[in-house]
Amino acid sequence: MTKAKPASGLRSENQPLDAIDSALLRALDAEARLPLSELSRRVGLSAPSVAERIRRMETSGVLTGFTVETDARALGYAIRALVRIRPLPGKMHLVEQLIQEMPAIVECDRITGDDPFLARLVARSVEEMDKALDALSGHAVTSTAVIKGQSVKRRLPPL
Amino acid sequence: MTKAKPASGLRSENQPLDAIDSALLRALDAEARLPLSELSRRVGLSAPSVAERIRRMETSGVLTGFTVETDARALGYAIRALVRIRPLPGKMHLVEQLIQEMPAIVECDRITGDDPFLARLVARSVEEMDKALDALSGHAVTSTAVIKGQSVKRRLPPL
DNA sequence: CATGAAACAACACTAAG
DNA sequence: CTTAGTGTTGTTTCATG
Repeated sequence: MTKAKPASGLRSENQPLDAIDSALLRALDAEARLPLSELSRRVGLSAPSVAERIRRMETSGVLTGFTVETDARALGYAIRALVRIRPLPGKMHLVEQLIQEMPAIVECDRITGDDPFLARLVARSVEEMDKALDALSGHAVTSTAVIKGQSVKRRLPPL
Repeated sequence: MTKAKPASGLRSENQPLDAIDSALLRALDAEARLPLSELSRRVGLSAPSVAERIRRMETSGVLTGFTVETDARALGYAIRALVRIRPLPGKMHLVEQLIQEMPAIVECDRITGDDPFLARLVARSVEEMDKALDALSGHAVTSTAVIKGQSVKRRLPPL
């Protein structure tokens, strides 16, 4: 036996995450396609155990999916912007529908405050951006801030 | 010896993706751990071809990584918020450093406009959120909007 | 009850066409 | 880009502390 790690035995089932789950989550966050065999080496567990832990995190709703990160610029979208959207009176629902149908909007949160929506938008040019936002004219007031860069890349919250 | 392939054997990095690359990207966006064999079935190509296409998209910078999506709520973070941050005069760089060191901030863009930063923050409670933002007090003015929900889940731009 | 070990099936990779 | 051959990986079943 090379590994004498104690694994102090039991792990409560409903507990958010133990140290091993956290390590798995961080490893998968960095490289979601890591094979179970590699993951099992890193955390000192067998592959079936790792597979079961991942499945459990999916079932419990902690891990909601595996996805890819793409570079909008490399896809031809030179402009990324954050747009605050304030629907005109009575147009809240219509505006939300329009937002959902705008392919240029790649993400949108409903938030508290004067502007109910904050959307992330991509465009190949400023002209295309303006044209996309025209879909909302007459229904909402928008405030656009162009993204100049990223100070913090998307990362996991503390585990 | 084989003859060279047609002149277009190599895709330019500025050129849009072809239909197969787009399909692969969409499939991986939905389920990043899909086996190459399954991907190859879906797009009607052999597995090695699919592997090469994915590698090429990574090399060209279109596909920047494979990662997981987690649910902050399931991790115990009941509060998500968007925080606009305006550093006090002369404190721009200090504030950016502080932001990067705050674990509660899971993403932050540098943007045009009055508030140079827009950060996404998670917290287990409003008290914890306020405490996290205290790290910036004296160095920046912040405006916080709590996230009530998502109108558009993160999705790929048109391909 | 969670983990580990061995069996089998599925998969990824390389080479060659 | 495809097909074939080889090694690796994932998964299932079963036994154990």
